[in-house]
Amino acid sequence: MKDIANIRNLLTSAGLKVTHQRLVILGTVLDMDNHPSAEKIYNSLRSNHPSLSLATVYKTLEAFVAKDLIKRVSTPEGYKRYDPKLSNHGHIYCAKTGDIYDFYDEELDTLIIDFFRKKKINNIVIKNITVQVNGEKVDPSKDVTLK
Amino acid sequence: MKDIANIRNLLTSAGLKVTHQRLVILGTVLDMDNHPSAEKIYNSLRSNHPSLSLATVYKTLEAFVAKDLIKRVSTPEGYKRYDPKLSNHGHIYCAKTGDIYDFYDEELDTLIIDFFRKKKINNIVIKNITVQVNGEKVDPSKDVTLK
DNA sequence: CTATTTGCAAATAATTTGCAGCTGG
DNA sequence: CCAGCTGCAAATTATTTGCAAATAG
Repeated sequence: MKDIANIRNLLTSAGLKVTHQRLVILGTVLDMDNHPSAEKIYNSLRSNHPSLSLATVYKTLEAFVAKDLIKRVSTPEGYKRYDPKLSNHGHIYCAKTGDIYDFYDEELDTLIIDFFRKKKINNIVIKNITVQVNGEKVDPSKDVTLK
Repeated sequence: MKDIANIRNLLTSAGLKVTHQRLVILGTVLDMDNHPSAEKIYNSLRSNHPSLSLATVYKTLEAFVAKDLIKRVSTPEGYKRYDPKLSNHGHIYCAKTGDIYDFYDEELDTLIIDFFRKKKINNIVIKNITVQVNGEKVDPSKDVTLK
């Protein structure tokens, strides 16, 4: 699914010129499931693409966000991270390690959507609703698991 | 409720030395309901307290957060804002204006708490759970209202 | 061709820090 | 007193920007 033709297609459909850098960056982000920062993404591709610059990574990621190819999430500390998962989901954030875990539950999702449908919010166009769980891992070397 | 004796008491109970600066800063934040940035807080007190420095505002706010006297919330853009409301509540964020509105609904709160009680999360101590609604105001000069 | 995009280095903006002097308990 | 706080200026960090060269369509 994430072959180069597909990525190329994603870019084209978004109305972005298909450049070598964009293919590399989008391919990289889509393969990372740990909500990487721009720097992390840069580091994981620089060995194979030494000439690709950090500034381009920053610019390109924001371009992707603007075109809804990926999402941006900011940590409670205020750093930007990127998320290739477009479907609605919540985040569990560990202040100790900075790790972000996804969670999704259909039931909870429905509850919240229903809630905001009943309750009417005036004067705002909602783009998304996120549930963020903040805490600290007990064992920082292990992952957080649900259920 | 927010007289100086009370603020003094909040600081003492938190184990912080009662200084002139802390009284001023805490008093100011507790009076602001628009989730101000450190800079905003600094600006709203500098006319009356010209010698109080911005660095002290930054340090002091983080000290308050560490002692749970106030909360810190970061915008999707990654800026830090401070929130004097300690009770559990959600945020509606406008990307156009940067305004943050609070919302709270007992029912929704219960739903979410119940959900995470049923579902067990392993390896993390939850500090708080927030629902964040992101969107763009239709009329930026007007407020967002609920129901 | 030509409007975009890239890479580089320099600029910015928010926040933090080092440290000497001040101050509250 | 003296540990902890403050103010100042300088440092840091993430991110952005200006601009000339490269490139996609």
